[in-house]
Amino acid sequence: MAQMRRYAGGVDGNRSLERGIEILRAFRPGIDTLGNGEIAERCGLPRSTVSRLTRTLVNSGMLDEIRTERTYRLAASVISIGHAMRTGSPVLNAIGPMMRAESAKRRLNVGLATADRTMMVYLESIRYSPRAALRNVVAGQQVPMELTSLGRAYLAGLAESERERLLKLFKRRSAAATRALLAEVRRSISAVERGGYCAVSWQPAVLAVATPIVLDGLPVYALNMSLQNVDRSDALASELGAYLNAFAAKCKEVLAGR
Amino acid sequence: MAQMRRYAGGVDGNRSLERGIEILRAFRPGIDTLGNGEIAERCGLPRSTVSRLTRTLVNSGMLDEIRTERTYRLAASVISIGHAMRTGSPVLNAIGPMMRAESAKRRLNVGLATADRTMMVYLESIRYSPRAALRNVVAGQQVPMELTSLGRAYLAGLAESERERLLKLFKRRSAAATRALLAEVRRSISAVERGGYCAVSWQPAVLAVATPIVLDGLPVYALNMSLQNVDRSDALASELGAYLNAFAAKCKEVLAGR
DNA sequence: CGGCCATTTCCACTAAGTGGAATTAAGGGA
DNA sequence: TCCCTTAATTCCACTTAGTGGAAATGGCCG
Repeated sequence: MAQMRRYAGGVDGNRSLERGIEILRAFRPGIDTLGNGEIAERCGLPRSTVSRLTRTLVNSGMLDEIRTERTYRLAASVISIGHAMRTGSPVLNAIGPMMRAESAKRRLNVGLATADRTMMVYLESIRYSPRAALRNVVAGQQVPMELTSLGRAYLAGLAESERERLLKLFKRRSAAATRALLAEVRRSISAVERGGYCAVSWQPAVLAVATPIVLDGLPVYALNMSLQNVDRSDALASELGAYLNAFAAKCKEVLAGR
Repeated sequence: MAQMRRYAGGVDGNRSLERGIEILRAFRPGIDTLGNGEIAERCGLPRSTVSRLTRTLVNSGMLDEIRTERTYRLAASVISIGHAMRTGSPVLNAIGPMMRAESAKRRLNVGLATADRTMMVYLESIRYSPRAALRNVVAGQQVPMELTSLGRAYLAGLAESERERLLKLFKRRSAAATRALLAEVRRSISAVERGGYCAVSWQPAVLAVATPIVLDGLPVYALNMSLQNVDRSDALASELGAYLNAFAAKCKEVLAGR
């Protein structure tokens, strides 16, 4: 009869699986543990349904149950899947070592990211520090797409239709300053189209430049370079941009022979 | 009628979600891309079912579809969930910095892991290298439980019943050398019970010692230290063991005040 | 350009999953 | 210690969402 198509507005696909994934997604930095009640509320699901789905996720090893608190936490399995993802990423494999070398050579931060819905996710972020012990590599961290050079470069690398879809989402998200923000985003996008990169100071005293990497059959990526403890200056931005353009060209060359 | 309990042998839980997770798990290091056919085979599922579930996973952002190859790859979302896991781990948060300091101080590798089914998963693995540039931190990597100091220390920290359940699984897994291997595992476990740690040279020229960390309400963890390019010697093992015991004691102290 | 494999769509069937209501279990005073 | 409040879990009738074999579609290679 209803051959599994469109449950409550969705089209095709498996509702339970979708819900289960949504539950996993409800855990994020700052939200370390969740109980069934809170999950039900955040995901907009009936409590009995959540109870069953979390049980399944525990049995599948994706969640750890904290019996004493009647609460759940992401289990170690999720990082082993994450590791598999990084291991299997042809882009990261190809240019990861180059990024590390470039970070050391230029003494700046180098990052590679792609999108997870409306956020950018670092596949690798090499934080340069003169104290080698503080050198820091993070993967999986998220930053907002519309506010960062990474995100705007990503948008610039996207096909028109997909880009407009995302821009609409931002409009809905940040009630304030929408007009000005969107204009800024579009300015960054055309900067990429003209000069290959865009520069943004999302965080105070940090200057970042980014450029998209578009490869056939793969998601769009964005590559960035950044410097801490500097004042924004156009001269510095264009110096960084030149470095980035040169490095990105090298990367694309390597990636082309894949 | 059948109120969702026991589908094909399982008890309670959501079949579609379980299957979806199993599909994600089918991707691991060395298996970068999978098509629906191969997934169906590996997971023992009908092809049409797989087709629908992979579609759902793509829509949920867990898989990327490579249209040109009619194949799938883990998407960036999985590392953002993995990052959330690490961020939310109270154990890693508490002792991660201590591990880094200890690695630098003692000039050896320090790792923290827990179990994912029959494998151990590193939450953090700090590879000491005299060349600071080569210092390497990996998370999510898996090593077999029964063959490593990490895994055996984990087993030693487990409750009797759970431990025996796992030992039976190993028996089924490795047809050869089962007898001798299991005896060795049991010897490692009693070593932990007597001296606090066990020593294993899983890989040639690498000596590793490990100890369990058992905390109320949390999974069992294992902490290890290792040295590359050394010959196995009992003297060296007991020196390492002493370092490890001292460090683990410090960690437990910190963890107790949680 | 036509045959061949693999993947997706179709569709009748029904068991798997749903969610409101009842029940049970867990803290929190007194 | 026992009762009371609050939240999680189990129950259960309902029915839709999911299933999987079969048909159709679509890439690909000779």
